[in-house]
Amino acid sequence: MSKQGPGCCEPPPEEPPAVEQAAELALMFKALGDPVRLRLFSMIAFRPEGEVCVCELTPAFELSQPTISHHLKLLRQAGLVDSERRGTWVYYRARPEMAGRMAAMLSSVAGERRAIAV
Amino acid sequence: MSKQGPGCCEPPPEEPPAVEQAAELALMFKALGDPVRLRLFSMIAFRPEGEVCVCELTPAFELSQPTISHHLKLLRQAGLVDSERRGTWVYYRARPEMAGRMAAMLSSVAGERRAIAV
DNA sequence: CCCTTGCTTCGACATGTCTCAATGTTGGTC
DNA sequence: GACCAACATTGAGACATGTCGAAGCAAGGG
Repeated sequence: MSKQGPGCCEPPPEEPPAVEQAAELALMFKALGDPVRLRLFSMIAFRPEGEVCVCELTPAFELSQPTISHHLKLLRQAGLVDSERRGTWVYYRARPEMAGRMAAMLSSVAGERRAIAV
Repeated sequence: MSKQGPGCCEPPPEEPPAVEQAAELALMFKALGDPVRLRLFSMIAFRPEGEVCVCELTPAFELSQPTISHHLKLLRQAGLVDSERRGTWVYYRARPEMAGRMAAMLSSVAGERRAIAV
């Protein structure tokens, strides 16, 4: 595997570190790689109040409550949102720093190309 | 499922269209949600020449050549890269428009919050 | 025309993911 | 304490994904 014929291009440039960073970033992308989670994240992040009650998120989908809870947990583990319990209800809010890291990588692809190679 | 107790918050605001858009965007995020594909995309997108030969990508991973080909296919299907055959070799290049769409959504979360709710 | 090289496609298997019903846990109310 | 509502966790089943070896297809060279 990964054997290179002699007459090909040249020894691969290969970025040496990067690999760990890619794994971490990929986790965040994967978290947004599901339509339900992307909508959840959107509903949380773009709320003017800055936070949303789970009791408001759950009925917005045709899915069971445990399923929504599961998706919120994945968003939390990816570092994209935070949760806080206040009395009976649990509120979720976005963590802009994380979205910022993804945006930085994508922006440098969309605009000028350079830097921030993952 | 998705039954709401009477004493809760209020009927969900719910964005009515959005759902289809979310599915499409989620496909792109999912494509970058694998460490191998994220590194592949990075190696393609940040190459000054603007394109990379597959023969240069494959030996950069400890994976079989069919596996790399499979991941490249997924990146292609997500609309993130394009491929072109020239003679014996196949070259891949990034499609910045697509990265731009994702970046726009994330940037508005990271910076000011508004607009582009998916 | 055959053979080699670069890459894609196919078939198969192990692992992961999404979803649900059932059960737990936490906090407020009577 | 007993009860109820809001979320989380568990366990299980159906489906998707990552990976490989083997086979197929295209281009170039003898």
